[in-house]
Amino acid sequence: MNIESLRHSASHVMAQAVMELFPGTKLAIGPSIEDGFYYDFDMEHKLIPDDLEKIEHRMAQIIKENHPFEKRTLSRAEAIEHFRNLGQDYKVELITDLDADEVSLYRHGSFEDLCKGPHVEHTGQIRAFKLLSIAGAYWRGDEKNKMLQRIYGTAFESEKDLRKHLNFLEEAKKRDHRRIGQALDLFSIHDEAGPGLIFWHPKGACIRNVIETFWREEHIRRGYELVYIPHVSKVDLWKTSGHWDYYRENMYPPIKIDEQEYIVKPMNCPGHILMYKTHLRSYREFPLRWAELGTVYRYERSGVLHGLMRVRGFTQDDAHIFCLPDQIQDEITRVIELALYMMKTFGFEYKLYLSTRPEKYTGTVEEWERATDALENALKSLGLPYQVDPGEGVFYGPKIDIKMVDALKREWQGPTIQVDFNNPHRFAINYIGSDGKEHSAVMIHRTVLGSMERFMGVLIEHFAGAFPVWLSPVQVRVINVGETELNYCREVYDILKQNNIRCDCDFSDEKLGQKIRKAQVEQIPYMIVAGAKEAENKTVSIRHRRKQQLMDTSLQDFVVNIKREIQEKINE
RNA sequence: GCCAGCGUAGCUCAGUCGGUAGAGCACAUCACUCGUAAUGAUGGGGUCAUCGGUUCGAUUCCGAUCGCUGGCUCCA
Repeated sequence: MNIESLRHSASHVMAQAVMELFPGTKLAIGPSIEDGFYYDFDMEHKLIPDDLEKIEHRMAQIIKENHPFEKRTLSRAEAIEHFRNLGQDYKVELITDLDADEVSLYRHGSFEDLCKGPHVEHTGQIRAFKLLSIAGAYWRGDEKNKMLQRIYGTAFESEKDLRKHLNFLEEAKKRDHRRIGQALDLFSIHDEAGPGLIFWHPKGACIRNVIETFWREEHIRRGYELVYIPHVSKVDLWKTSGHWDYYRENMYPPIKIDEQEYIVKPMNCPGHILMYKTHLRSYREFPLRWAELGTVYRYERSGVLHGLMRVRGFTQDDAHIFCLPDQIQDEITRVIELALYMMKTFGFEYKLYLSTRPEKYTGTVEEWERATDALENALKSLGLPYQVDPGEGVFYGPKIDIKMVDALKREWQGPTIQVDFNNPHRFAINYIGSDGKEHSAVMIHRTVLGSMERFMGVLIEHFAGAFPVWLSPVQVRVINVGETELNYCREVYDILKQNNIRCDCDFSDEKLGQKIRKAQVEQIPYMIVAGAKEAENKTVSIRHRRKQQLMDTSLQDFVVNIKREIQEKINE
C-alpha cells in the first residue's frame, strides 16, 4: 500500500466528516504531504481544537464501514456543471484551470471529490490516523485570496508507525530551542525591547563566542581577511545598491542626522564594496576574501518571527569574494569545502541544492551560464551529490544552498553561496587586467553557518541542549561532598581554571544527590565530585552526564583528556 | 500582514459561571553535614499583558492595543 494514497484517502474521509458536521462547507484542496495530509475548507463555523476530536470520531466510523473508493470520469463540461450544482466553487475554479478534456472523481460512500487519485481500495485500509492542528491558509497560497481553514492530519499503515511519528513530534517539542534556551539561561527576547531582537545571556554568549572564535581562526587559516563596517550609512548608498528600490519593505525607515538620511544596514555587501573601491584594483590582488560577522536588521512581518530561527536583528557570518571570472570555480570549491568542514565539525549531515536562473534576472544569459557551470563543476569536482532547483536562483545570480540535517533528520537552511552579477555593475566593481584594461570583477556572497542566531537555534535543537564539551558554557562542575574537603575542591577548581577549562563549583549545603541532579539538568558534561576520600588520595571522582559509571582518576589525567576533547572538538 | 488560539508569581500551570488569587519548581532564611538525578521547615514574591467600556464592583464580560503559539505568505 502506498503511503501517499493512504494519506490522500484519509484527507477525503476527513473532508466527508467535515461536510457532514458542518453542512455548506466548500472544499478547496486536500493533498498528501510529507508526514501527513491536509484539507482546506471554506466555512462559516470557526474550527476550534475540540472540533478535531469530533471529526476524528466521525472519520473512525466512516473507516469502519469499509466504503470502497470508486472512480468515475466526467468530461470537463460535465464536471464543471456537476460541481457548480453542488455549490463547490473552488472545484469549479480548479477544473476550469485544468488542461484536460476529462477529469476523474473518486467516491467512497456518500462522498465524492474531484481527484486524480490513486486511492486505497476501501476506507477500512486507513488504520492509523490523527488530526494534528488547525491553521489558516490562503486559497492557492496567494495572500490576495480568501483565507481558508486548514486541518492538518497524519496517517500511517500501522498504529506503531503512527505512534513513532507522534513520539517524534514530542521529541521535537522537547528540543524546541525556545524552551531549552530559557531553561539553560542562554538567551531571551523582551516585549519591552521588541519582537525578534535577541539578548544573549552569559551562557549563550559564551557558546556564541566559542563559535565565533573558531569561525575567525578558520577563515584566517583559509586566506580570508577580517573587516568591520558601520551599522548605519546614508540612504544614497542603498539607492546605488538597488536595495532602496527592491528591498525597502525589509528595511527600517531612514534616521535623520544633520539633514541627511541614514539607513540601518539590512545587508553587509555595500559596506564591503565601498572598501573595495577605495583604490584601483589589479587582477594581481585577486581573489580578495573579506569576512565579517556582520549584524544586520531587517523588517520581518510580525507573523513570521520564531525564536532564534527568524528574527529582526541578526549576525550573518558573511564574506564577499572578489575574483576573476576564471577563479569562480576554484573559489566556490573552497567555500563548499569550508562550509562542509563547518557542518562536520558541528555534527550535521547536509544536503546540497543548486539553484539556477529564475524568470526575472539581471545580467546576461552567458554570464548566468558561465557562473552556473562554475558552481556545478565545483560540486562535481568535489564528487558531491546535489539536487538542482530550476529557476530558484536569486535575481542577481545562481546559488548553492546547503541544508543542515539535524539529529532528528530535519532540514534547516544553513550555508549559502551566491554569485552576484548586479552589484559589480551598479557599483562598477572593476579591476585592471593583465591587458591593462578595466574589467568587471566577479562578486561572490557566502555564509558558511547562515546567521549566528539561526545557527545557534539549530544547534540547540540538534544537541537538545547537551552541547559537546568544546561548546559547553560550563564544561566541568566541581562538587564537594562535605565541608571538610572544601579546600581540596578549591584547589581542583583553581587548577581547572589555570588550564582554561570553563568550570564552576557547587559548594552549597545540599545533599550530593541534589547537586548531581542540578548539574545533570543543566547538561554540564563533567561533574567532578570530591569528598574526604579523594582529598586524602589527591584524586577526583569523574561523572559524565551520559555515562553511568564513575571514574576515579588523577586530576592531571582528567585535565589532559578533557583538553584533548576540547581541542579536537569531539561530538559525543 | 492574514486566519485561529492564547497571555494568572522568575518558570510550568490550577482557579474565579463578576465579590482583588493558589500549587509545584525556583529564590531567601534556618536546621540537617549528607558519597553520584530531588532533606525538611519557614518566608518573600502577583496593578491576573496594557489601555478603555459595561457594572455597586472586572483578573473574569465586551472592545482596542501589545506580545506569544500553530499555520499561510515571505526569508539568513
